[in-house]
Amino acid sequence: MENEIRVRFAPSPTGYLHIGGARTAVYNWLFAKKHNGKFILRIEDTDTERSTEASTEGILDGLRWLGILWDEGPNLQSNNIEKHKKIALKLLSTGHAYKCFCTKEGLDARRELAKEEKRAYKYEKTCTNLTEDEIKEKESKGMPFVVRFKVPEGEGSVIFKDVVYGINEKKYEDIEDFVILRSDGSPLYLLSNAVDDINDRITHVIRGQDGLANTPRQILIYEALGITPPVFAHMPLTLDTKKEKISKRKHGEVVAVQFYREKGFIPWALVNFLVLLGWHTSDDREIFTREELIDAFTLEGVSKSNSIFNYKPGDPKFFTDPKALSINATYLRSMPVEELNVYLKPLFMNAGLWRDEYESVKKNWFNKTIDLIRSRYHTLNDFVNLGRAYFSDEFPVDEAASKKNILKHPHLKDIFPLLAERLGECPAWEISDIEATIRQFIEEKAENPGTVINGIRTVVSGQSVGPGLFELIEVIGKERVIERLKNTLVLYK
RNA sequence: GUCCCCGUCGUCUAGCCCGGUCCAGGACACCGGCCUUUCACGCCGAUAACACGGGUUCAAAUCCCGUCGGGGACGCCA
Repeated sequence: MENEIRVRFAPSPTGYLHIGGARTAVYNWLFAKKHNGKFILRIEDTDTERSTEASTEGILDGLRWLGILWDEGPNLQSNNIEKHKKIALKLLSTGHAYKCFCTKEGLDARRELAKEEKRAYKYEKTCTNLTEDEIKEKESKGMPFVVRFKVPEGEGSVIFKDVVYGINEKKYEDIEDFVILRSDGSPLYLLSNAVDDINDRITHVIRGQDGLANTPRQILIYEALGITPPVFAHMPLTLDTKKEKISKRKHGEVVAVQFYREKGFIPWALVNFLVLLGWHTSDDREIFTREELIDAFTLEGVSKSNSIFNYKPGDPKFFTDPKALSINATYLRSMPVEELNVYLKPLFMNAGLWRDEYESVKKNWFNKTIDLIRSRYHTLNDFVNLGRAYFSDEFPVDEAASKKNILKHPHLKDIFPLLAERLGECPAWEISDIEATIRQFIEEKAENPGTVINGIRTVVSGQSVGPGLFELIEVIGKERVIERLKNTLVLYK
């Protein structure tokens, strides 16, 4: 147990779970699984202004849907505030921190001035060397103060090795004495985060690259406390096609995990896509089962450069990154049908298409039908939208298909009812008999086979595209096919 | 402005550490073909990249320097 690997995902609940965060969670989770460690979920909710409970729920929901389950938590950071304060006070007593009476207004003004003069601003350390008496005096006057961490002075630097980015060195002189306790006594992120990591006995901090610059300061905290820092591994960021950080404000729903659930993604397909955004094996594999991924995953395979989420707003063909869609489609057409049905059932129920017999007497038919149509689909939703005609008598007829395959050939309305009758006499409802019957009919009527075949497809399925006609007819069923052919006339209006 | 990081096809990336096997490999997308009286799947093929400039070397995507480009961090946010 001493050497147990412990990692955490620590989002702040200020919005839904977005794909960048989800990817970080996935990397942590994979690392834990790979090393038989623990994956801890911590909600960093100390920013009461922006944190919401709905957001916390959304994050938990998103992770559950993805199948990224945590071993401990969710721990709310807000429950640990007293511990954070206690540590700050300890730092104060050991001389690693000091009280600073500088006002926020004064600081802001100086920062602003520095910015105008295009100078780097760094806290002047005005309060570093206040004497006991000076401090007492200010306190007795009721002057508010913050607690600042005292960065070591002199030539030294903080050096650490990031698993992804390698050796990092930051000179003490480039680090400002940062605030760890607000004037109201509440702790700040740099402190809280490090203290929680200590309390949770985190061994590996796997987080976004935006945390890289925080690391030296956090290491200073560890050192001041006499605790060995965890291993750090920073992940490259995911940017949009304009190379900007992805965010809900700019990109809307496409960057929300929830969006993919609504659009009919298989959760694992999304995980598979996400994990490839910044990580790769040396061989050519890109599709992984859960076990394969856990086995293949290493932090060393994470790349240093930021990756771009290839989403183009308004693209008529792809509503998200084409690769994500492609991976989803790959799963859709290659996973065992029974497994696929687990995802399909709730969708069918929602669409009013579900029948309990799909799991009993019509189970074989249902599986066969799903298998027949799935190679054409990209999302789970396609089954209930594009595939509606297979499961219901109420289905839309594609306008273009109707125009091209039906309206252009007015005589079809006369011959299809005859064909319906002929099919009714079909000895066995099997592909070979169906095909023979139809071909003979075409020959008798001296029809163009293409016209008839495409016409039937449109009448029977509402679409101009789909499986081979005879398979289609077999699967849709005798009764329905005859009914639809007889009603061809209704399409001419 | 200061500090740090990154830079291979449109996108995700392999290769870079340990120079030659790389006139740079795979995947997605795009284009063409085969299959198919539809569409998709499948199969085959095509287009497409080492940011730029110097240097080191017999030889550089790989090593060094510089330039440019992109990103991140610089809060009493997390």
